[in-house]
Amino acid sequence: MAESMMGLKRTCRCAEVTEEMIGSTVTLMGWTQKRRNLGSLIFVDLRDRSGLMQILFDETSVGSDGFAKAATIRNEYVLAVTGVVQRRGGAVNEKLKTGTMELMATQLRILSESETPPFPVEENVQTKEELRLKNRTLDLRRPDIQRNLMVKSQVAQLAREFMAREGFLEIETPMLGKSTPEGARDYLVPSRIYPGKFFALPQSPQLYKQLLMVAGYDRYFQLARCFRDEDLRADRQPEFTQMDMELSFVDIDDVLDVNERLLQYLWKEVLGVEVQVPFRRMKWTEAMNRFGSDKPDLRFGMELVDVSELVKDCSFGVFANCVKDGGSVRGINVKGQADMPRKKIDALTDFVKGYGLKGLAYIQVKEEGTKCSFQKFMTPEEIDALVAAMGGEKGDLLLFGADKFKLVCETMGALRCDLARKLDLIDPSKFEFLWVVEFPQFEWSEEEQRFQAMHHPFTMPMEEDLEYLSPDKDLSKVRAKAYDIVLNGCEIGGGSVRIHQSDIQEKMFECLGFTKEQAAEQFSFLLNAFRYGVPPHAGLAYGLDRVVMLMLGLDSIRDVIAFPKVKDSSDLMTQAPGVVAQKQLDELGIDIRVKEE
RNA sequence: GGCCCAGUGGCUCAGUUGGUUAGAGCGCCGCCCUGUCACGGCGGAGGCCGUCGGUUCGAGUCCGAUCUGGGUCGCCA
Repeated sequence: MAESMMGLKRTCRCAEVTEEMIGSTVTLMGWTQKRRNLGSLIFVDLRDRSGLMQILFDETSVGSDGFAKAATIRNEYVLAVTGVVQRRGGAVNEKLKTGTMELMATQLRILSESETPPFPVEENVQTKEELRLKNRTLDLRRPDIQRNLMVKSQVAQLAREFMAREGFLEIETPMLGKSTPEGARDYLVPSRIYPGKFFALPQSPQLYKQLLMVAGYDRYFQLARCFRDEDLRADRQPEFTQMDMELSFVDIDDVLDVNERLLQYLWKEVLGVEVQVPFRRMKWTEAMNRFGSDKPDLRFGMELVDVSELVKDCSFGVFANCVKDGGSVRGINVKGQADMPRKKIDALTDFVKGYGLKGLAYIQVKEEGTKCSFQKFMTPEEIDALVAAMGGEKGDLLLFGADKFKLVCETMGALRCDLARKLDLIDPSKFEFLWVVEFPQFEWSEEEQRFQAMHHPFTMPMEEDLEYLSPDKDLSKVRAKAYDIVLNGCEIGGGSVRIHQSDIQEKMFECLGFTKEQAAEQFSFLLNAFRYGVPPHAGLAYGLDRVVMLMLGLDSIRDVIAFPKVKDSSDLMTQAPGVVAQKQLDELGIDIRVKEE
């Protein structure tokens, strides 16, 4: 039966008991991790978020009633135990912070009983995630998840402190805003007052923070909840948190500088790791060319090699025609893997096909000679030249893709990362920070058949490219004053210098195919504000969840979010989203049309 | 929307070319045990093999569909 804690007060957490407290009386409260009943002695490991403390129940100390009660304790029972801290009579447990001590109980209260949990509450459980998420409160008791959320809290705390010291103001922006069709799909919130009209939850506080700059708040910072109604990934949730900032009267270097110091500070305080600043910077084109990614993982080599020039006139049609059609042929050198079995190479071929590449050509530089998947189409001299261009030595496996520039780069870049993981080429203790800069301003959308803003429509183009900012010029030549912060092949944040001159902003809308009316309709609040004096400004936003995930070396963003959504954006624990009462729909003027099969 | 992986006692898994009564470890329940900490000893309970359909004399195993979860491509200004 559950007992009251009346009259008892917890004196400290379980693992906060120290050797200085030996001999003194303390009261601990927590969950039963484990009981070991030896007949006349009962041991209980009591757990709270600080860790474990062994409790000893002995009839002479806790009394016969107390001892009988202790015998009924099961896993996850919530206990209040008063007793005397003492040195352990038996062996020391090296694995516990409190392993030299135990609490000799004088009083026990069972504050709450527990059913047998559906899975063990312990670190590194192998339990299926589905079960964990359905019983998330139990899952959240596990020490590793507790550590993750405590680190996240610490990061938030340190970031606030750092930003305040740097003169940033923390200002909230609305959750209920206006839907903008560009970018990710919005989560919509129906308006009761205006049936048929909708608010949108923010994808980011982008426009509001720019307005704050116009309003003179100089340096803004916010831990902002953001929402995007798009499909999930291991590192992507529909609901996430940004560490968001914006600064006035600055250019790129000012933003990068304060952020390098922020990250350096976080890594030092949280992990004790010294991060060297300034970080490397790499232009977008270089990143794409060398690594096939706008977020290259610099913890290993295996860079892409452009062999287009070399093969443009060769007799292998796949390569030659690809180059003739304006495409690119790129290879990677997988050191020491010449003997990779055919089956594995076929699996790599399937991998690249998933990205839309038609196939994967290979050369195995073996001891006994070179074996090549396109041997009969090329002369031995041509093959030798290709091996030389790839820096191929005996024992190497050379893999080639041929297609349009973007596709072949991205695919070979993905293959590079996949191979590095499989071949264990990555040092997990490394933190490789990188700024990727000089992104293209525009990106061609096949779906829409028009140029779209790669970052967003308020990103300032590089001054030297302004001459191309016109619908009748080559928009692909315009580079943006945009930057991403990349860590270990993962984009943890991004930002840009914003347009603060209305003539450039107008040009920008024009290039994106907006009419003056469309631009005014969607962004009038911004454009109006811009009529009354705009400071040059720039900013950046991190995905806080991703930052913490990478700090802790985790593979899943769900492990740093207390109540995450699953793949189809639903919540296994609450069963959200759910149906609502007809009355609620009526108030909102909403009819549901059920999709026919 | 496409592709790939997984689903067998509470948990994690094994289950051979399709062949009697589906196994193990942990957990759970009962009894015993004064120094355990992966406590130990003895005994016990617990399974619609995700679901539906098909092939077959016979299906956990083969085929099809479907559900659930994971990864990924598209998507994510």
